[in-house]
Amino acid sequence: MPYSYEYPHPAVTTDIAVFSLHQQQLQLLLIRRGQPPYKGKWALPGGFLEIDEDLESGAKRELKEETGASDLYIEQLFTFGRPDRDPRERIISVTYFALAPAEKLSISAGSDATEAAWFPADELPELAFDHAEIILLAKERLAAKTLYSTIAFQLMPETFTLSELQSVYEILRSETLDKRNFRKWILSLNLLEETGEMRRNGNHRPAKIYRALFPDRVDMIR
Amino acid sequence: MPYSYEYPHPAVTTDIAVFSLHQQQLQLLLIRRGQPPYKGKWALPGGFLEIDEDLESGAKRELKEETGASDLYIEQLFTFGRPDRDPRERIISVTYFALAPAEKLSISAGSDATEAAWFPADELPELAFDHAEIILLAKERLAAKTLYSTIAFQLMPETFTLSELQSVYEILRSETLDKRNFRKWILSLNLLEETGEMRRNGNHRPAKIYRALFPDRVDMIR
DNA sequence: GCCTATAGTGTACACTTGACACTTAGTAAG
DNA sequence: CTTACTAAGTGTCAAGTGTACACTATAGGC
Repeated sequence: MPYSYEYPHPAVTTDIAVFSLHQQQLQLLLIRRGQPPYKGKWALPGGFLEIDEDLESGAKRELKEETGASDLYIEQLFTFGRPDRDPRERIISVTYFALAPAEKLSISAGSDATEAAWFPADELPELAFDHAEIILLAKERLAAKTLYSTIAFQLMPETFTLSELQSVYEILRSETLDKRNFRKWILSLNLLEETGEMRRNGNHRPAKIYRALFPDRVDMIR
Repeated sequence: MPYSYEYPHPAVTTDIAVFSLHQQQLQLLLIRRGQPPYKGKWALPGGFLEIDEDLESGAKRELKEETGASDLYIEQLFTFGRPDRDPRERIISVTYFALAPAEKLSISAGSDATEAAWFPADELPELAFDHAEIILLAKERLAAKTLYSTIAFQLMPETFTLSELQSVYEILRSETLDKRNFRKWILSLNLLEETGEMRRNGNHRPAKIYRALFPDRVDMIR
């Protein structure tokens, strides 16, 4: 026990809620815990912050170690710190919210022999710690930001058709949208450009392929 | 040094940005530091989290100890954790954002002989640590929430006139508003009720006094 | 060449937002 | 008591925005 302090210190962890779209459903990435407490239960990827590491770097490192995912859009969500939220010691968890395009779904099991898997966001298994609460907040944040920002672009591959983009909005907002109104609106934002390519995708008229002008940016709109 | 851990632990603090309206200006509450580091500099009220205390409780306790302020609207803002943000040791700061009606402005110097004072939010002195960055974020949050929530009510006393409320919106949004349009809009929200009282306040027609129907609630609007 | 499936396109109506000026009710001064 | 002053209170119209809605275009498969 070489690390000593005059006053008690809590431990600090980061936990990340990663969402993606897969099989026309919003999916959340979870890992199965290999150690107690809550051994065998599913939990958010995350872990202890290193002492000289920035919070966001820690979140990204844990995510990569446990799931292989990297280069995702990530933002801070909330900090959870109920004194009894972990049975081992006092733990403050700085939580993050991340989005992955379907193409980056190639998730590998982590080094500590944990199992990682995607679950439909509305059919989650029993969760460790207060992670159900964290996920609820993350889902609310995603739903809210869908309405007034371009965050949905973070779920898209590099190029896509307008129909594919509309489908993503429909899933996130759980409602069908009018095709003409959606196109009028999304094009009026001037955030897309045509690549000049077409997608031939079955026995019907091919679709123009678009690209986000600023793929790394999330703009506030409306 | 009685508190030992197998791995190094950061310290956790809470810091609070409290805003109020005073002399027709948005004001921020600061304390002058009595101890190094940054001795003599102004800083946000805040301090170390106790080991068995919830984050929000810690923020409220520090605020009360250092400034006497209590019973304010408070929400979590962001968690700051750059490894070098405090020269003493690694410190994670969970920051909060609070609003006080002018009537609760009676601020007393804290127990540890610190000095507390209100500063106009756009004329702040030199600040300790990364507190300038925290305050910038808090001001952005307040400006944004003014547009799509009823957070401005948290700056109002229990009863007020529509002209007083309009004046608060004008200060927060840094623009003048049309009197008829403002009244039409704010009354259409159905969040105010007339008290039946009138305010006689100079040599002119007296104003109806209103009260918020749900003074503790912040609703999303628009 | 005919069938089918998705891509792509314009207009009309309802509603919301924003601009704008005068009357009312009190106080104070002569 | 009359007048002057100040802030409170009130409605309409025009422009812009959002929403509903149906047909044509182009490819593949047979």
